[in-house]
Amino acid sequence: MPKENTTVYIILGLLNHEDLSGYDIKKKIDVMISGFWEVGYGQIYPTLAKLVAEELVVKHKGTGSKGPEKNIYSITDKGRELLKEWVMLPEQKEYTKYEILLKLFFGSLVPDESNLARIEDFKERHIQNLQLIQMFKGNLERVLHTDKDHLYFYLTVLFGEHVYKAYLDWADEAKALLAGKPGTEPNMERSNGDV
Amino acid sequence: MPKENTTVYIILGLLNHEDLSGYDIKKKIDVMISGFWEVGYGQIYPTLAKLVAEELVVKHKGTGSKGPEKNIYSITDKGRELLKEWVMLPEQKEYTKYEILLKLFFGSLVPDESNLARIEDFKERHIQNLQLIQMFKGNLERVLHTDKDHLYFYLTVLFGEHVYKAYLDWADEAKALLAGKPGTEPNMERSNGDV
DNA sequence: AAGCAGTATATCATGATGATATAGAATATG
DNA sequence: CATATTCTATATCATCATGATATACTGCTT
Repeated sequence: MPKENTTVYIILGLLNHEDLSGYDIKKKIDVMISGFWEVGYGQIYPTLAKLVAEELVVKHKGTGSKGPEKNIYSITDKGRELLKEWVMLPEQKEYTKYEILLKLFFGSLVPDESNLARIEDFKERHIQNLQLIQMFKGNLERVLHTDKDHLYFYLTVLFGEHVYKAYLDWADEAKALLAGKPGTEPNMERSNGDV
Repeated sequence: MPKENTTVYIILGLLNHEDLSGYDIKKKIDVMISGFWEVGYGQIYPTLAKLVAEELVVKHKGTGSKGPEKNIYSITDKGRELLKEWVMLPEQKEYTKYEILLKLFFGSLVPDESNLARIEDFKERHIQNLQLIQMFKGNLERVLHTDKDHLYFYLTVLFGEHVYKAYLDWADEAKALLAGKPGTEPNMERSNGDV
C-alpha cells in the first residue's frame, strides 16, 4: 500500500463539523487531537491547497470577524464521501518514538545519575500530562450523554489516561531497578496513578 | 532548536559496540530498537554516507562472509564523542501517532460495530506484542546481572510491557463503554494484563 | 536447471517536522 | 496617544522520515 497522507482526513473530519480556516484547524488539532496525532502548519496549508485542487473542499474569503482576513474552507460531498471511506477502512497505523528509551538503551555511556535524572524528567512531564487529561476527562463526564461525539472524544481521553499512568508506573520501576534496590518484583504497592 | 537527525545517533550507538554493515544495522534495529524507534533503509544508507562525509564513521570493504560483498562501517573517536554528547543532553523527544484514535474520534460517521471491531483488532494486535515482549523479558531476566547493558535493554522492554498492558486495559474499558454496558467504573475486576 | 529465500546496497516520491518570514488587528502600558 | 506586545493569519523552506521499489548476487531446495 502506498504511503497515506493522514492530514487529509484530519482536516476533512474537522471540516465535516464546521467551516474553518487553516488557523482554526491548527487550534482545534492542538486542543483535541494533538495528544494522539500532531499536525503543524507546514502540513496544514499545503494539504488544504491539495484538497481544493481535488475538489474535496472549497475555499472562500472569510467575512473578517477579528484579526486579518481569513480563508474559510468547507467540505464538499466528494470530500465527505472520501472521509467516510477512510474511517470505514480497518487499517490503523501506529507510530511511537521515545527518545528517552533510545538514550537509556545507550545508557552505559553516561553515569547512572544521568539516566535516573532522565527518568525523573520523563515522570514529571507526564504527571503534568496526566493531570491535564484528567481535567478533560472530568469535564467530559458531565456531558457524556448529551452528544454521541462526546463519547468518542472520551474514548481518546481515556486512552491517554491509561497510557500516562503506565508511563508513571514504569518510571518508578525503572528508577528502582537502576538504583539497585530490590523489592520491585512483588509489585504490591504499585501506585495506582491517581493524581 | 533545529530539527535533529536521530538516525545518526542510533547508528553511532550501534557501531559503538561493533562494526556493522547497513544491512546489519537494519536487522539490529528491527530486533532491539524498533519497539520504540523505527528506522528504514531509506534513512540508514543516506545517513551512513553523511556520517562518512563528516568523518564520524569510516567505511571499508567487508571480507564477504556470505552473500554479496558488504560495506562495513566503524565508528571513529570523533563519532564516539558526538554520541556521548547526545546521550548526555537532557532533551528527549517523543512522538506518538495512533490512527485508531483518529478513526474513533470521527467514529460517529460509521456504525458502532465498526468501532468495536476496530478496538478488537487493536487489542488482538497488542496481545501478540505483549506476548513477544514478555518472552524477551524472560530471556533477559536470566542474564540481567552478567552485563550492565542488559539492564538498560531490560528497561526498554519493561516500558513496552507497561504500555501494552495499558493498551489492553483501555481496549476493554472502551469496548464496554461503546457497547453501553455499565459497571466499568468500579474497575475492580480489571485484567492485570498477564498473558 | 529452475525457483525461491535471503543478503546487500541504493534511490525516489511523498509525507512530516520545526523553524522562520511576513503582516495586520486587538489589547495593554506608560 | 504613542509604543510595545500579543494574537490572528497565511505561507514557505530545509531537513528528516516513510514506504515502496529497483537491482543483483548467493545459497538452498526440488
